Amino acid sequence: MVETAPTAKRGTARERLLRAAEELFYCEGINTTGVEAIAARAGVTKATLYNNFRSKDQLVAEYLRGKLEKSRAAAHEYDDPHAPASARVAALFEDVERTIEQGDFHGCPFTKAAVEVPGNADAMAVVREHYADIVGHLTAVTGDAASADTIAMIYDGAMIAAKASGDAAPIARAKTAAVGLLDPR
Amino acid sequence: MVETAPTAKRGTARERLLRAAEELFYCEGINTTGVEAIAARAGVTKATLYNNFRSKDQLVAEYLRGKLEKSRAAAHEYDDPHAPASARVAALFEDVERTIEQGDFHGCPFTKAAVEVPGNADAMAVVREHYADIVGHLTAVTGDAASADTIAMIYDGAMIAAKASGDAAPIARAKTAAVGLLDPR
DNA sequence: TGGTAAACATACCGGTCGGTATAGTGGCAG
DNA sequence: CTGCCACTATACCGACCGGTATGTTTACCA
Repeated sequence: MVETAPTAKRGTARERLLRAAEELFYCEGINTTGVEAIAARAGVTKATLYNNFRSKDQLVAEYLRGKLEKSRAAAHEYDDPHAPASARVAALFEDVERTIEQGDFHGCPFTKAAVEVPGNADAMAVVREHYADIVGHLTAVTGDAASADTIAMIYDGAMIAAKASGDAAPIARAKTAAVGLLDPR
Repeated sequence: MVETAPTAKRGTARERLLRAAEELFYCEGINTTGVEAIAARAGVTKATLYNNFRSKDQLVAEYLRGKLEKSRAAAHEYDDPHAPASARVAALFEDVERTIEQGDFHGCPFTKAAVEVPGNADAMAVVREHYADIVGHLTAVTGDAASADTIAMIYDGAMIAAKASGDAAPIARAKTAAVGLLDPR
């Protein structure tokens, strides 16, 4: 509908396409975003999009992989391996809180993809990879796989609640609950 | 695509449309199901659909309301107000486990709707109503609003994990974790 | 029996979808 | 200078989208 000003024209066509795809898929939804809109936002034609990606499905999978790498990079930044477990668990939630405060939170991209394109096998593989990431990280932090699994579920549930209510409060409550799970005593 | 055998022709056109909408919206997705397919499955024409519903958006909202009422009815069935809190919390998860065993689990319809049609205000209102239901029920059961909130998040997170992994195991783990939250001692 | 309302079948509307084809253009490397 | 390749622009494909308009048939009820 709205032509949406193209993002900065830096980088190769491929990079711009992936950046445009991320913005549109994440903010507007995957099924509701057409390839035409992505190409336009990248300042590129549809033909160029199909020169760089086999299909929309592949573009979706690569968008998700980019999100996965970004979340890994972010974890490296905010996680302090020398901090106590409670602080490290809290950091996971505080990262989401910061995102919400900045106003660019639109729910968990992996949960959304699992709902929107469950038939895209490549995309679903990335979704599972992300879940394994979170549980793995939390297992390393807490030293307890069962706690890690529970906290991961709280984490996902909190993001849904935050999205549905349009409020950051669920994240704060989830953080408290998750930290409370550690060393019940 | 596939013409899908029409469901039993019992009831009024409106009832059949809602039943068809539930099956298709829930199993195939909301945005990926066209009004034509719903009408066909109900054994009815598109004109009849629009005689009974103002728009697709309204049909979506009414489908969700139906799901809400069904989940309330189910809760009335499986919940025993005289049972101990742990059993009542467990019952919530065991209901999901039964659904998965029967093979007709496709994720939480409310979470899915929040992702697929966040712009449908009527639908989103039902989503929030459902969340309030769950938290309210759990608050009554546990006598503790904070625990109720945490368990609700575990509940939602577990359904995502179950959907993404195609496995009922996350629900069982979530049940254990939720029950473990009660009277930590 | 006659009237009414609902559901019928069909066709159409403008728009968008993912994807392809064709032809031309610019810059860079040999 | 030339050949090549990524890119451009544009137009098209068949399919489907949500929604509307038409006239006909069916069934029930006064």
